[in-house]
Amino acid sequence: MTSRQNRQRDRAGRGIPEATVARLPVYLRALTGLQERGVATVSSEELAAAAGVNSAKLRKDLSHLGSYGTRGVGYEVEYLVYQISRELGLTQDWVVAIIGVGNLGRALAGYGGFASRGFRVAGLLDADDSIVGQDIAGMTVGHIDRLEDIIADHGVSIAVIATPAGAAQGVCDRVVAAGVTSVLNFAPVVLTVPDGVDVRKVDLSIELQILAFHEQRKAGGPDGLASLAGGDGPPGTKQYVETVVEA
Amino acid sequence: MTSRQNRQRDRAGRGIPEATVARLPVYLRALTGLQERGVATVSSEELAAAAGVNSAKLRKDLSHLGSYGTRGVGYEVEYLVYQISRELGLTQDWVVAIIGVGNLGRALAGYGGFASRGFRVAGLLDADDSIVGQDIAGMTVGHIDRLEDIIADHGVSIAVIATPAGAAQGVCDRVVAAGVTSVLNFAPVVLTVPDGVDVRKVDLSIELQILAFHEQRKAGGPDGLASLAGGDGPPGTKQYVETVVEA
DNA sequence: ATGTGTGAACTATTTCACAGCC
DNA sequence: GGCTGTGAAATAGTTCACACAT
Repeated sequence: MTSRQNRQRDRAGRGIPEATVARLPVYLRALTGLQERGVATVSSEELAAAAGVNSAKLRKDLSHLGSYGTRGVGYEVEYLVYQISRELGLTQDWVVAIIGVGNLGRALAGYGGFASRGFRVAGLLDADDSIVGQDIAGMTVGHIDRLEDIIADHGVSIAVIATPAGAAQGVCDRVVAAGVTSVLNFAPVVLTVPDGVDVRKVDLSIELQILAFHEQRKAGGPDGLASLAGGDGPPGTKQYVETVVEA
Repeated sequence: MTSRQNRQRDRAGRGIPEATVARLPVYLRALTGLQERGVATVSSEELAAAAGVNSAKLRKDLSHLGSYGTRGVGYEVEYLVYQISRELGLTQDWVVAIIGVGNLGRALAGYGGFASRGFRVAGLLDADDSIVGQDIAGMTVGHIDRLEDIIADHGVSIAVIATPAGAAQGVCDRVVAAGVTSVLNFAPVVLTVPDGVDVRKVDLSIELQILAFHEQRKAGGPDGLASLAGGDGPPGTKQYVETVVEA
């Protein structure tokens, strides 16, 4: 029953709605785009269009950070970039470790978006001896045995888990025991963590399934064939699907 | 003003809440896990624990599909797997094309979760001549010029965009023009699509920024240093951050 | 004039709590 | 006795519409 009281405190100022937090990075990206094109000022209408939301939502979101716009004018791009960055905690550096250096881990290691937003990769770790020692994106892959050392030595606060499904919970337990309190999980499993640790999940398979759901209700099947009549067809006639394993 | 009326129709039956749809794949994964371990029946409490939600939410979610449980007993695993699969449209095959075969595209091509859920990869396409012709995960990378042919010939209904940011909107326009109505976007840009096309976004950088936000409000900075006193510090004194590009 | 900031209305989602069926 | 299914209450999120600052 503890720690149900944090998150969402009083009114404007502290306690920014979760939905707003999830959009701030999008606004930030739109703003840096404008910044690069030399734009000094934007209206909520313009910025909202660039970020793919409506202007009322944008204004409401920004109002949670404070009054950083000018009525009748708009928002000063550079100032807003700074305010959002600060709110998101990007004015400080965050140290990241990537565990699991398969195809995905490699892709993550080479991802430019890390460094550009103040995320520093302190280590790439893997359990496979044929991968350990390889040079990836300018770093040498270390052995997973050194996990605790790396976390302690570099002050890692965010662990990115890109291992196979079966290894993820074990790795997660270790990083949490070593003091990490934020985990970004790419393995297709639900991780269990103690209170106070944040986990976010990125799951390709789930996204595809959500798309499939919506695709299904746009008239017809994948190719335009089948189910043209109104009904959904009674259950019990089709073969069961689902036979294969995870990872 | 059109097409504001679709999504969310009447009551139970058709019109499953979006939040529920997003969780069904998680339940499905938990259920297949149980199935592999030979479990025949689960209670909402057990399944909810495996899926990382609370049991009230699980029951409410499942109630949108129909009454597939037995009071006093629980849910029959195999039957529920089938019902959720059907609801998600996984009893039919979906044809996918992956555009952009860099590190990430390669990781996606090799991802086992595709085939195991009825998603068939019909093509890997790239614009880079040094990548075209390579064999990746048992497929030969084709040239992006053939995009329209591949989509038409194989009946692709879902496009996975894993190109650099700058190329994403152009590719998106082409796949949509070729008849694709679902897009999974890994490029860090907001894609603009016509009404009736679904886009879902997977964005590493955004996830990290959300974690950073929450990490920031757990006492102290990344390493426990800094910001120990109560205030947030007045703005205007710090240096602006944010200098680098996207990609 | 113009466009932000925000109460108020509306819609969606979660949680509670318990009637009803096995 | 145990567990589902679901109305009703509570909470979160979105959109409207306009007062007010520039």
